Amino acid sequence: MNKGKERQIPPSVVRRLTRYLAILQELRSRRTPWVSSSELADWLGLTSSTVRQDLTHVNFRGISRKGYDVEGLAATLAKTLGADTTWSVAVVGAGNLGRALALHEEFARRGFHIKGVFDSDPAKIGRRIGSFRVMDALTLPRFVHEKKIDIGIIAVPSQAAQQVADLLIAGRIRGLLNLTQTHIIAPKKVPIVATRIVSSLQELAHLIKRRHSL
Amino acid sequence: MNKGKERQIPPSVVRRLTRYLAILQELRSRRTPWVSSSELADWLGLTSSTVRQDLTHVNFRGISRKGYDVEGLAATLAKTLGADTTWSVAVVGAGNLGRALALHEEFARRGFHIKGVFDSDPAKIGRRIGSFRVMDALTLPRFVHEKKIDIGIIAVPSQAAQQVADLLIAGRIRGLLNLTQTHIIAPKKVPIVATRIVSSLQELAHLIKRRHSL
DNA sequence: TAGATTGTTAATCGATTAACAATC
DNA sequence: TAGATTGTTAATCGATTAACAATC
Repeated sequence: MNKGKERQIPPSVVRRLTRYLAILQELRSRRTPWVSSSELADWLGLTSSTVRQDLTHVNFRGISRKGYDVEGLAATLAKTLGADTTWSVAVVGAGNLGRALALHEEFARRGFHIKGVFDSDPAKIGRRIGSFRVMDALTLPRFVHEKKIDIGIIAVPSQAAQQVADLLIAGRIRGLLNLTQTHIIAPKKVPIVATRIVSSLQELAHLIKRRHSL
Repeated sequence: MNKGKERQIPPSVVRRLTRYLAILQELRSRRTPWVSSSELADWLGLTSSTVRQDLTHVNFRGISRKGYDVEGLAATLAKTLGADTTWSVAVVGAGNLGRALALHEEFARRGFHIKGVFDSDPAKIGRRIGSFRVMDALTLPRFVHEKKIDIGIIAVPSQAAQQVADLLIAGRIRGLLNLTQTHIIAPKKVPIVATRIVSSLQELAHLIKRRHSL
């Protein structure tokens, strides 16, 4: 039943697989039939060795002298990443960021379907955001459970992050995307991925400073 | 003039330094005077070895039996990361995401001051977003140059990303934060940091799938 | 003083790159 | 066929962890 030995892909590799997939989807829409490891590498600022090494984690073989079949590799990567199925998502936080996420059509195009938007601020509960009506965060556990929500996106102020995570976890959420600065604690069963915009800006500020002091 | 040998901090370390700083600022506001490497490690899911190793890159010593002075370490980290100065920022893209960023007060609190919001869609140019009036993206080179903008945040649709980056670069931008899925090419002089929300969701989807197929 | 925690060196682990035979 | 590109093994590089003497 299990396809092979391609289990347990390291996080750094998974991250790059998402990048390959984005490019392959682009190439597919341009009807480019083949792509080589060195082309992929050049576009992403990697070495072709890294690309080929990465692709050993995935059940798809290239062809000498031609490279990889764009269509087939895209399909295989999508499957590996779970991008071939649809995921139900709850957005928590109806501030500017939550609003933007709820209205962002790209998520649905990529298979991440937002099913509800939540907040704990009474002033925000009941408001409309696109086709959504903001719901009380306290109803999250039931909502997540009943609607079989897979993923919770946390876009609340930092102080509320853990609280909101606990509500999602109580509803048996399967994974969390943490957009706050705070570190969230969850049972090992519940994977968390974090993207911190402020941290990224600080990282960038550091790089700029460094350039200048060379 | 140069403080010591603490040049060229690896990216993985820089990323963690931003996390330490966030915690230290929190502790400072709670008037906690000291913190140990193992406390920091526990909060972030690291080992105390990693924390101490990371802090060797920074010009600050702890004290045996007490740990690190919160106030002093926070100041040193802020300086290393450039979080002690203010940065001028241009947001490009006046869609939902750009709007959210422009209205997000936290950036200013962290020293990243948004000076203008841009778009190339005529329907968006001239609109108000908070206290901003959306400007034509074609005016970016002059604006960046004249207002001495340090950082450009790219929040446009993927197809427009490189174009917009080129305009920022033409104005001699010092660094870019890329919020699109696309890989942006820039001269080595211009550091780029990317945060891809869709990639993060895909990474999460993969982790969820993996848990379930154990 | 006794003991907790640092800074640092050495050991381990993992990820990236190089190299090249296999192959289309 | 000749030559470009793969898959894979080995070498290198870098990052994390372990260990422990120094020290407050």
